[in-house]
Amino acid sequence: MNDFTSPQTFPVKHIAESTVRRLSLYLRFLEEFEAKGHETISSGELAAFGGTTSAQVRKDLSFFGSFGKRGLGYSVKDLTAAIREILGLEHPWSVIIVGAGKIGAALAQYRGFSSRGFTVVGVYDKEPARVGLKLDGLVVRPESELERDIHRLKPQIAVITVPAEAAQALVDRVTAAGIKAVLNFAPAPLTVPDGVTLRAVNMATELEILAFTLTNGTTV
Amino acid sequence: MNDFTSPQTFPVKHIAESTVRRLSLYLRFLEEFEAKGHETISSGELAAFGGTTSAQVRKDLSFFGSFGKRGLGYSVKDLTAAIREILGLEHPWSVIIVGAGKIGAALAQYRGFSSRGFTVVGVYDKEPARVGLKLDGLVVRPESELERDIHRLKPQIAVITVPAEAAQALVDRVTAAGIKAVLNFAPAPLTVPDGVTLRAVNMATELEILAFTLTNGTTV
DNA sequence: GGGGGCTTGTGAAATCATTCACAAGCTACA
DNA sequence: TGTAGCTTGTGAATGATTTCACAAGCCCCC
Ligand SMILES: NC(=O)c1ccc[n+]([C@@H]2O[C@H](COP(=O)([O-])OP(=O)(O)OC[C@H]3O[C@@H](n4cnc5c(N)ncnc54)[C@H](O)[C@@H]3O)[C@@H](O)[C@H]2O)c1
Ligand SMILES: NC(=O)c1ccc[n+]([C@@H]2O[C@H](COP(=O)([O-])OP(=O)(O)OC[C@H]3O[C@@H](n4cnc5c(N)ncnc54)[C@H](O)[C@@H]3O)[C@@H](O)[C@H]2O)c1
Repeated sequence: MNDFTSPQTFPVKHIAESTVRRLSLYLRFLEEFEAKGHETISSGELAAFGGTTSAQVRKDLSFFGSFGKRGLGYSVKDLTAAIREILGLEHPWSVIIVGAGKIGAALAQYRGFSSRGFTVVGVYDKEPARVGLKLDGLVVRPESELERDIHRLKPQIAVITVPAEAAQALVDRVTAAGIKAVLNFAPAPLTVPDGVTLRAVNMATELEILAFTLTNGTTV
Repeated sequence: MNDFTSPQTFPVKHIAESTVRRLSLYLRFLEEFEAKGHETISSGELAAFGGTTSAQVRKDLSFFGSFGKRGLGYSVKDLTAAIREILGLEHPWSVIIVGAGKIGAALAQYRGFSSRGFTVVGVYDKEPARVGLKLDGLVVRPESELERDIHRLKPQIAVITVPAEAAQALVDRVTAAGIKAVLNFAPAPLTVPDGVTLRAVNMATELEILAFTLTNGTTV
């Protein structure tokens, strides 16, 4: 049993993406629980929200230490703090959004990001008609300023919301300028340099998985 | 080796979601390949695009039959058709979007859906200010018409883009009216009746996985 | 202070997914 | 017709993730 009393990095071997995704979910439920004034929560209750099992919850947490009290459960407050720290949310992250079109604009104004510690520090577009547009306090900037702004503001994360054809060129530019993580919404397979993390959100694929399930009866 | 010469349903035991997700990706690459005029493609080429391995590609396909020619590879045209059929994309699907806010409006106008056989047949909102708005040919309708429209137009899929607090009530309504699959964008855990498929897209989670990776160095 | 009732943390077992490795089959060409 | 050079399809092996099952620990109450 580990003794995690001081702020620190967690011992990481290799954590499955599925585990990290569930931790993010648990965090959301814990915040709801905290808002409702509950003091403690058991792995079973947490599991019920997330559609998983209590063993899964305990195993997920066990990779990072030991956060509960036997017989009692977890302190909502402490577990919230622990998961925030595990996920790296104790300090805010700066995000730029490349492409101020329909989806880029929606994301730039999305309060679900800022409320979780992701601050959008810049939105970029190449169309003169879009540059200067106000999005919830942010002003769309010309794409030509990308490099300069990245050097100045040092954002860690870039969200790519340009048409598929333009995506790779822009990823090359932002990673060359120092971006370390990319969230891609364009339906194009992208490559990034070593040391940069890339994730893709593909909404057409989500619909296609639904279509598969509807067609084949079985749960995928 | 199976003989898939006639349109039919595929023999399904239980297919992993990861397999279905990759099939959707392969389909995208195949379409690009077809556009470029290539006639055949090998599992290795397909794998290179998708960041996977040739064995994975062949295994994925093997769950559904045998679509290639040894020594040669796959006919781009035939494999495209086969995967479209596996995914259930041979006939179009009708989709409604519930919540004509920022993200709902973006999705309603997204051409990446219609180009893949998903037709948005209705967009709904409860705000009088939004009802009547034109989104790319579609007119936003009052949420009170939901049930009537579902009975009339028989859409199979509902996309939920309302605030988290409103999501469960609307899912209950659309599933009661006959919707069989739900794609949820609201950050709320939803429940659906038996026989209805539910998927969730959670963008904050995607950013949090990036934050975890940035914080913990290792690849998740 | 001891026992009952819960709940955690965690190895071991079971299940699920990916990778390996190779026989079988196709084309081309002599 | 036979052989060389590829690539598929697929059981078997490996690796990863989830589930099981239970000892250890905590709280409460008698
Ligand atoms: N709209 C959606 O709901 C949706 C959903 C999923 C994925 N996507 C994907 O997201 C991307 C954007 O979609 P959208 O609907 O917002 O399209 P859009 O046309 O509204 O926006 C794209 C924006 O990118 C800008 N752009 C183009 N080249 C650029 C460059 N070199 N530098 C900076 N900006 C540039 C354009 O000027 C435009 O404003 C597309 O790849 C699309 O496939 C969109
Ligand atoms: N904007 C984003 O980029 C983004 C990203 C991810 C997830 N989300 C989620 O998607 C949902 C919508 O986000 P948004 O940014 O578009 O918000 P929004 O406020 O712009 O849109 C929500 C819309 O839903 C409508 N609505 C509310 N109650 C309704 C009801 N009962 N029936 C019909 N319509 C109703 C509202 O009138 C509004 O137009 C939220 O749950 C949000 O967390 C948004």
